[in-house]
Amino acid sequence: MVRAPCCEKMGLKKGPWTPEEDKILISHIQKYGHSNWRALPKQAGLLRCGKSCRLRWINYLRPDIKRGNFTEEEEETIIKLHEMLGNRWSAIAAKLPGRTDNEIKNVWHTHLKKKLKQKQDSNNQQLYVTVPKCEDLSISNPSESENSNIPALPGQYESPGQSAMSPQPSSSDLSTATYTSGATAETDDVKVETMDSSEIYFPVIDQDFWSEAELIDSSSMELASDMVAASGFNGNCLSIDDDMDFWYDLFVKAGDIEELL
DNA sequence: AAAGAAGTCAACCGCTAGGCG
DNA sequence: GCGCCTAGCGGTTGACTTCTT
Repeated sequence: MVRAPCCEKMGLKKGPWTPEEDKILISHIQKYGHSNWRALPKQAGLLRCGKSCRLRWINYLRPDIKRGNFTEEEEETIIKLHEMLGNRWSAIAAKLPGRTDNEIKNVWHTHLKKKLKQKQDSNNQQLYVTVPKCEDLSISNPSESENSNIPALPGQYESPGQSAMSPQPSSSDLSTATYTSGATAETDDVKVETMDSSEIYFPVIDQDFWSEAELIDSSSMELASDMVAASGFNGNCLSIDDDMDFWYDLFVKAGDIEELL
């Protein structure tokens, strides 16, 4: 059984408050205070239940209430306090003068939860780079291709702890990575997928990129070719472990990694 | 310009703790 | 100890606004 709401059974008004009702409530509380919320609406001549009056006063009409957007500092405080206290909104509100539990609760659910999630995602994210699928590429197997001096990119690598906004991988991160092949290099930009499904697109990596990058010496090219040939780039996941350092080196030599990322 | 989706926020609901007889 | 009443709290709703398609 659901208990009938107090306002309904008394035939009292519900819904948004009018400016007139606000005026009446404010002036009554200023004159007589609010020692008894249940009795207050009757005394003030309001067709509202005490609970509704209390909420309206506490959340909106109180003179010490601070209206307007939350500052960065306030948001940070809420996040920290929420970490410590959980959903104890009134306890959190007590630490933020002029802010109500209701307001903090709303801000939490509308802004801060998202903000925090993004922050966590960027901390915990695993990075995925999608790269050329061998069968779609003329460079798919460099050893057989006229573009054999163009190494394919590492397919997909995971890099725990790297931020989507600053995904420059460290050598140690890369050393434990795996990769797979993905989109078509000649038609698609290289895509980095973050855990929250947001995506960053790298420029198309084509022959020009590699030649302009002045990165290719014969030995690293040989290694790249070997790796690509060994992988077959058939779309399957491929673990190359320490060889990821090689790819990283290539990017670094290209000198464009900052811009790319 | 219109319709639908998503975001925002005031207000409500129901539960609980504490005071009192 | 028990039951009633009230204030306070956290979760949820829904009206309104803003954004996107």
